[in-house]
This record gives sequence, structure tokens and C-alpha cells, in this order.
Amino acid sequence: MTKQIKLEDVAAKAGVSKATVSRVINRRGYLSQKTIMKVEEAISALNYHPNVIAQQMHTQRTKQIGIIVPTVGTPFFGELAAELERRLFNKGYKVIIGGAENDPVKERKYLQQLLGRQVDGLIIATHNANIAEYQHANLPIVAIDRYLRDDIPVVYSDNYAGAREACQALLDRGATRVAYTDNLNPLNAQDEGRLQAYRAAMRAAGMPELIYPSLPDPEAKRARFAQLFAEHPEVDAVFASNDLDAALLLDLATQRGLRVPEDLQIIGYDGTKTTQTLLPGLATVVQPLAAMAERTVALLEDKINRKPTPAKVVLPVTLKPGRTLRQLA
Amino acid sequence: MTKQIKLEDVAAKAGVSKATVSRVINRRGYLSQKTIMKVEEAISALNYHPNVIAQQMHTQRTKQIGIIVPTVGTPFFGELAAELERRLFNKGYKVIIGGAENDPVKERKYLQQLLGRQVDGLIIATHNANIAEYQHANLPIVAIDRYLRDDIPVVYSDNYAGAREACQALLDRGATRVAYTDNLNPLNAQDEGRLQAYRAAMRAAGMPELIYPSLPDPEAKRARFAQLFAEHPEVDAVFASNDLDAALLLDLATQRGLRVPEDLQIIGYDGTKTTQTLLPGLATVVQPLAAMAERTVALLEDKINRKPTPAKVVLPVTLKPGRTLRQLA
DNA sequence: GGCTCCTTTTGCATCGTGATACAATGGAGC
DNA sequence: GCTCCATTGTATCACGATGCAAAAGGAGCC
Repeated sequence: MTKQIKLEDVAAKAGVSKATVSRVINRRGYLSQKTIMKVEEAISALNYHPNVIAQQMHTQRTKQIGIIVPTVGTPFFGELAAELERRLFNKGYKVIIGGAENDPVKERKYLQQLLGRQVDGLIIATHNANIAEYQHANLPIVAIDRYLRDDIPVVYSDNYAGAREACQALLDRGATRVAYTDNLNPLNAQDEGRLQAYRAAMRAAGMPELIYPSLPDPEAKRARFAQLFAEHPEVDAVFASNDLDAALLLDLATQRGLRVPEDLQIIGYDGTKTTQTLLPGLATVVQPLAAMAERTVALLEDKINRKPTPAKVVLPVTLKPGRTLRQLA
Repeated sequence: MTKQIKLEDVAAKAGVSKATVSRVINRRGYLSQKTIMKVEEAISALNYHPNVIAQQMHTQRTKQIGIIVPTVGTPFFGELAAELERRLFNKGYKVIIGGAENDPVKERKYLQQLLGRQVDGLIIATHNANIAEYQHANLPIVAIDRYLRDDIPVVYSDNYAGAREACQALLDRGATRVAYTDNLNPLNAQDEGRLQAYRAAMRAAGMPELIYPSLPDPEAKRARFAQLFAEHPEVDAVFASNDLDAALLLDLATQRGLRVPEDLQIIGYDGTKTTQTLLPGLATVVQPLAAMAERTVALLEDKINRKPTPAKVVLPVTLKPGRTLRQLA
């Protein structure tokens, strides 16, 4: 705003050299009590704050970590970002957050800029198109829920087991026709785990597969899900690959006069705090967000410190029953 | 990771001088097509990215904006952060996000570091204790929903009108005892608007005030809200100052066998996309998040460019009726 | 006084980019 | 041989904090 106070100004005010001020700030080397006091008085009198950019220039480190998520405006990624941010802050890092918004152009722009040593490391939690920049990125990276490159570790929860248990929970409670809704982006290897588990469960139960895409546009998605009920009135259970979709299905079902869980059982996926607060009755598969964040940050630190890291970390999920499931027979 | 490629390396590889490489990158001065090609080839061959820190050092700008929120793990602030981030990105800024977590110590730490010109501007959306650092901050700042200092513009939505309409909606539908729950932090001037409107409405209706605090700890809050029903069975309507509390009250009421809205009407506040997806039936007061973000970013840009800014911007809210309200008589 | 030893302070180079001034080269055109 | 202009190179500085080597100050000792 007005004038930028720098080290030199403090030095002049205190009547010492720049080096001495620096040494007072960082408590290094020999210092007389008298100079320490003089300098500290000058610092607070001028309201001096060291220029972080200059420090970064010198250390060649920014102590900043980039996090790329689809958006923080959604419970899963919002809570994930919050968990990551808290842990990174405790380790002295600040977080640059990028909402890729399922827009490969925006994601690419973020990467190109962040690759100029603006961050000491990167956490990628998007489900976008395979972006070339990742392949040549010369930077510590950890991915969440998505494979990027052989030497980039992936942290994810056990999607296959989670989906298997969700399907089993429905079948154990007498479901005869189970539909599945998912964001069927072929580039997300982990979500494939959920799809595969659903298919395997249907095969084992001798039931047909009923798969509906979860479209990005809210209106289109609502219309698509409405079709499900229209086309397949025999469906008496739905496994949604995320809780927001489960809530939408719940609303649609209620509007059509279906009773939940008597006529239709519903189970979601993710189990964030937000969903559990807003819809405490929803059955869901809870992803271990805190643990995922913990491991992600630990892996990133190892990468930064050039320690060896495992190729992947898989964490267990928990099934949370709820009022959208019938009582067990 | 390995070796840091710098301008000089590109120059050597392309067989030209540093100045020429700089000219090519920034398209300045006379340049032959041949050199442009040579240089660009070298750039991509070496996978060169300009060192952002050095650029920042030179321009004395970081093109980074700090956003301090309580947490992005909550629908309101998560969606707000997402709206802000998208607009800032479009203007060439990256976002450093800080979750203050209602912890004044953490908030203060963030400020002290960010004040070292690590960001070109700051957006404050916390409801924490009054932190001294704000008073001397020599940096463009815009606050959301909270007064900080005379020369820091505040953007907020019309809390008084929103609360007034919420209360009126309940009374119009035959409510005879209306309780109010809120995060009663005395430092949040705007929330006071909601409280005042509730009090005025009760006074006008000749009804007693029933005010319950929304505690930070989830378990404690649940217990506190349960008291509301135990202590005041005559309550037939609740106005919650946020949707998460409204959902909690809805759950508690259902568990106690109260029918909503027949026995108990509920209206919340905020009306985020997340709540409207998860609980589409909840009546609420919708805050204009997108407009708030838009105005905030515009004000911050004005501040950065030293243009005059208004002291405050108040935006209108919208009442969204729902199945937690009775039909109008 | 001259010497060593320790404390305290200072000057200077460094990090990578961008800006600026100025020189130098080469080719075209007359 | 001259001018004109496009093109590239060289050189230097600024940005602000840091860390090293060197210098300055003071005490003690012979």
C-alpha cells in the first residue's frame, strides 16, 4: 500500500547493518543484548515483516503446496482439502488451492504455473483428462484416488471392498433389482473398482446390471435419474457412487411416492461429515478422509525429502447403515 | 527434484543470449522467426518453466490472494471459497487458502506470514476474535460478513431482512412459539443482525424469546439442542441461523416423534447448493454466494489498484420455502 | 606497545528474472 | 561506400534477505 519497509529501513532506524538485523531476526551468531533491543524496537516501530519472496528466492523453497481438486464447494473435496490444509499448516506449509472444475484447460494452466517452482510439492485429487504436464513434472507429487505415473504414489480407499459391501448390504436386506449410478469417467481408475464390484455382485446374485451415469449438469442428472424409475419400476434398491446422488435419488423417489426403505433401499458413498449432519439417516460407505489426508501429507513429505515411497496406499472403508436400508431379516 | 533449469540453460542450449530468450518468452522487441523456433525448441526440450519466485521478486507482485475462512470443509465456506477462487483465477490470481478453524492463534500465524508480501491482497471471512494484526495490516483487504476496520470494505448479505422474513414466514404459518439457535459470538456484528431481527419479530408478535447457542462441539451442540425440546415442549417453530443446525434440529425432532411441519416448523439459513441437494425440502434463507464473491473480488481489485471503495456492500437474500414449513393458511 | 583471543559487527556476493542502454552485426537498397 | 533497419549480444542494475569471510572492537597478558 504505502511504503514497503525492508530490512534496510530497519537497519537504518536501529543504526546497525542489514546483516545484524537479519541475525537478530534469526537469532544466529554473537549478539549483544543492546543491539537485540535496538533492532527489535525498530522492527515493531516500523511494523516490519520480512519479505517472504526474497526469503524464498534465497532458499529456493516456497513452503507452499499446491492442491488441485475438482472444487472445494462439494462436501468430499471440501473436507478433504480442509484435512490436508490443517496438516500441511502444522508442518509449516501454506496451501495454494486450485479448483479444476472438470476443466482440463484450467487444470493445465494451474500446472504450468505451479511448475515454475511456485510450490514445493503438489497434491492432485482431480478426475480429469490425462494431462501431459503430469508426465514431465519435475516436482514431488502425490495423487489421491487416481493413477498418474509410475513414480507418483496414489492414496485411495478400498473402492472395490466398499462397493462390494454396499451391494451386499442391499442384497442381504432382500433387494431384488439393484441399480448403480456413477460418474462414468473412464479415466478414473479407482472408481472403476466400484463399478467392477457392482458388476461382480450382480453376476453372483444372478441379477441384471442397471447402470446410470451421473451427469455433471444438475438438471440433466435429475432427468437421467428420473428415467431410471420410469424405465425400471422393478428396481427396489440403488447404490449411488456418492452421497449427493443418493440424496437426489431419495428426493426423486419420495416425489414419486415411493417409500424408503420399504419400496426402495438407497445406499450412498463417501460419508462426509456434512452429509452425515444433513442426512443422518442415509446409509453410506464412509471413506476415511482424515487417514487419507494424513497418509497423503506424509508421502508428500517423503517425496520432498527424497525418501523412497510406496507406489500406492489403500485404506479401509466403513459401511454405515441407516434408515434408507431395511432392517436385516 | 533434479537440476533446476534456468533461463541461462535455455540460452546455452539454443545458442543465443539470455536477453534473447527473455525476449522470445515475453515477445518483446525484434525477433526473427528462426530464433523464436530455436528458443522454443530448447524450452520444451529442457522442459523449462520460468522461476516464478524470481519473477515475483522482480515485479514485486505475487499474483496470489490469501483467503482466510473458518474451514472449507463446510458447505457455506467451501462454496464461497470455490466461487472466489474461480473468479480470482480468471483474473490471473492464485489462491492461498487458510482454515482458521476458530483458532485465533492459527489465524494470527497466517496473517503474520501473509503480511510479508506473500499475497497481493487478502479476503477475510472468519468470525474469530479481533486480531491485532488486522489493525496495522498494510495490505489490500476485503472482509466478508464482518467489520474489521474503517478502511476495510465489508461484503455481506442482508442478515436483518433475511431473519425478519424467516420469522415472518413461521408466524404467517401459525407458529405460536419460535425458538432461535445461533453461534452467539459477540464479535460477529452481522450475525447480530439476525438476532436483532428475531428479537424484534418476537416483540412485535408478543412472544417470548427462546435463544439457544450453537456450540462448536458437535456432541455438545446436539445435547444443547435436545434441551430445547425438553425444556420447551410448547415450541412449534425453530429458526436456525444455519442449515447444518436446521438439519440437526430436524433429526432431533424426528427422533422425538415430532412431525415436521405439522408439530414443528423449521427454517434454516444459508441455502447453499450442497444443502439444497442433500435436503431439498428444507426451508431456508438463501444467501447470494455468487454475488457476494463477485463483489468481493471486484472490491479487492479496486483496493489493489488504489481506487476508492465503499465501506460496505449489502446484498439481498431470498426466502426459499420448503416442506419444513406448513402450507400458508 | 604488541600480541592473541574472543565477541560483535559489517561488506559483499548470491539467488533468477526482467528492464534498459548501448554496441555490434548483417543485409538491403541506392 | 553509404544509410537504414532488423536482429542479436553484452553489460549492468534492481528486487530483499541471507550467510560467509573479513574486519573491527575490546579484554587480557607478557
